[in-house]
Amino acid sequence: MSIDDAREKFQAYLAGRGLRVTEQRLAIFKAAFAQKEHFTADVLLECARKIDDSVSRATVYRTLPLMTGSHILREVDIGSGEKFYLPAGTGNTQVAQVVCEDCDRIFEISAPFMEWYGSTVSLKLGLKPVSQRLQVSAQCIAYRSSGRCPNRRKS
Amino acid sequence: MSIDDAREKFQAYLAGRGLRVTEQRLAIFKAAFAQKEHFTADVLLECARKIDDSVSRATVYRTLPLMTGSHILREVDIGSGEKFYLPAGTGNTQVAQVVCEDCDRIFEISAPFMEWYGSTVSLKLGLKPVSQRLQVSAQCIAYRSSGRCPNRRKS
DNA sequence: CTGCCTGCAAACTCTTTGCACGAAT
DNA sequence: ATTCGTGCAAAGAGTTTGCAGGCAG
Repeated sequence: MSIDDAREKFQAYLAGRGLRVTEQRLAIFKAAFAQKEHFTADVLLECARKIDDSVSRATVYRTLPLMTGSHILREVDIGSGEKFYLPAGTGNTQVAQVVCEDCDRIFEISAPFMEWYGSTVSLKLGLKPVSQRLQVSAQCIAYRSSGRCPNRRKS
Repeated sequence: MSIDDAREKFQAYLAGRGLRVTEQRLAIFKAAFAQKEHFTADVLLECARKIDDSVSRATVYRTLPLMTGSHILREVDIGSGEKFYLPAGTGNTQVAQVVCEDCDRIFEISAPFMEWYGSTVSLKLGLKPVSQRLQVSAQCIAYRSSGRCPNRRKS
């Protein structure tokens, strides 16, 4: 999905519920699609402000659900306190996240088997699967050899 | 792993770092292993207080890392705000959690087929896999038919 | 007497919400 | 006018931490 497709999808989503395409929402949209990695709400705010410095934290948090709701963004929770977001590629719900234990950096890899895993497992319980996510915790090379990950963000 | 093994493991862990086996820690330990489902810090506190009413919230939060650190408890974050815990079975790092969308109840199923995938995927990135988790969001039968899950905890 | 352990309350982090003003239709 | 959108600041939820006193070795 190109950024233009995403934009169209987003605007259609907003229009469909009588919501407006404001400067702030647009700035947040652009900021989101300018990211090169998974990003947090905080990073998004910072980046959106470079485009339009009137953007507030509240608006970022109010816009994120609109973007995930229109399926142009995917939310990824690796259980580290803050949530991560990522532009949603072409229906790639079949993705595994490999997370470095030390730096919390997220690598995505396609996992075409996941859906089958999910259904198999859910059906055993008589539940209807809705979505599934495979998260692998791992240690990057640098962390394993030096005991410290070069991309470390925390503490 | 039996509860006695767990206790031994826990005490060894504490002893190994000059920490003491106090009444409170023991009460929290017992409370944890008396649970029948995944439990939260809050539930654990409540339950531990029935054993020793001097247990405080702070001590629960300080003891949880000791128990996960000694590998007698596993932490499960389903991205719902609060973390869940579960007595760790025999080294089952290959586990799938099926979470009901409505009531957040967690069902665990061993998923041995996941293992090869995690390794494959991590090696592609040069990372060493440590553990992996498949989380499936699903709807239970009651929720699907009545629109409301009988075990609903939230809102 | 040194150092671990505790409860209490305050602090913290990330996110959500109430409110009043401003803007679009 | 009416409805939507915004920033600000306060509120929330879950978790962590500083502190002073208590207890063990």
